Amino acid sequence: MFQNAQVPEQSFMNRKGSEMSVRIDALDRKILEQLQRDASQSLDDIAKQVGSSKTPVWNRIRKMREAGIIGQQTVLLDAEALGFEACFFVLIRTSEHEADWQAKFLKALRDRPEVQEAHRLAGDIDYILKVRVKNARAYDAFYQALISEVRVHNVTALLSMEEIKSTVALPL
Amino acid sequence: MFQNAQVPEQSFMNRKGSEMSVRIDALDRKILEQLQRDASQSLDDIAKQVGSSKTPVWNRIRKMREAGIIGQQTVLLDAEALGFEACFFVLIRTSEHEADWQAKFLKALRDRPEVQEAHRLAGDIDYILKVRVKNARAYDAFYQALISEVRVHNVTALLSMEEIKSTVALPL
DNA sequence: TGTGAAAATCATAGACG
DNA sequence: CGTCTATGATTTTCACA
Repeated sequence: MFQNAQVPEQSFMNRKGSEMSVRIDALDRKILEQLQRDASQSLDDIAKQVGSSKTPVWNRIRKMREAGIIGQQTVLLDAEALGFEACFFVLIRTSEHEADWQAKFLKALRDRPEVQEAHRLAGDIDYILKVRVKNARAYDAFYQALISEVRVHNVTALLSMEEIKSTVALPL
Repeated sequence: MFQNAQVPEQSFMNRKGSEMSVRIDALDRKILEQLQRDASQSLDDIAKQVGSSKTPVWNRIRKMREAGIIGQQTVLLDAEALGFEACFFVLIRTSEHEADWQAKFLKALRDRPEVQEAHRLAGDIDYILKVRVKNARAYDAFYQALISEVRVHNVTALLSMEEIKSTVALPL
């Protein structure tokens, strides 16, 4: 049993940057691990697994949801089974760094559902994208559409042959 | 209403490669979209949203689960709020391509929880990793550990400055 | 804060048209 | 196959220690 074992270890602001801060203790972390592993478990099961009981676990989950620590609850689909057989990592260099170019570029990425990830990078290469499409032709269509919308200096596409590992879990 | 609107569009084998094939129709696709968007919805809500009713939706979900199309149910956590402030994409070139080197390398990646993604690539660069860590020092520790375990020819780390977009949803 | 119970909702199964 | 009904689980709330 874990009666009141809070060792304050970390605090942070929520998304709105408000004063509200939430501390994450060892029990919270165990709960998060369980939720990451299987979000369909019942509260009772989670409580058992983390050595606590229903109500405290429920209150902590609610708090972490409100604080934005716990976000979307989703389901992972088998991409290949659904016909998404190509995955590209796209390295982008640009010479344009004005604000309105960047805004246009970001909007283009956010609007395209085949872009699963987009990061602005430090250094030589400016952006990296992860693009999941049905096949190479669909990638080409994406690529042509992108470069017709925004000017980019240099694009390198890396084609994934095999997904060795894929997880959304953080190593808490 | 969607009475029996099955337009067969796709079939595939399940994970064990058995004969069992499942066809995905427009209704299945809508259900998957809803589950991706919010897996905590009740069956009734999903049924309403896709224009069907409880039992058919439930049967389809069960079938797709059994077929492995629907996998893990999980929760997305706010990485920054939990202190994971650094994200690297790591490009790896190697000169070694023997089977046992590869097995060792794969095991090393699968054993390290900071590796969220690992792909074997076509072309010039052999592998790409996505590594999520608390800070640059933690990345260095990861890097040193990795190169001491397996020999690699060339490693380039790309540091993410900003996560512009991140989704696990497939564009069904 | 944790416990236990009450109330409301939901998932799951099965009979029927 | 879809509709409807039933019944156990589960979530969510709340009074009390």
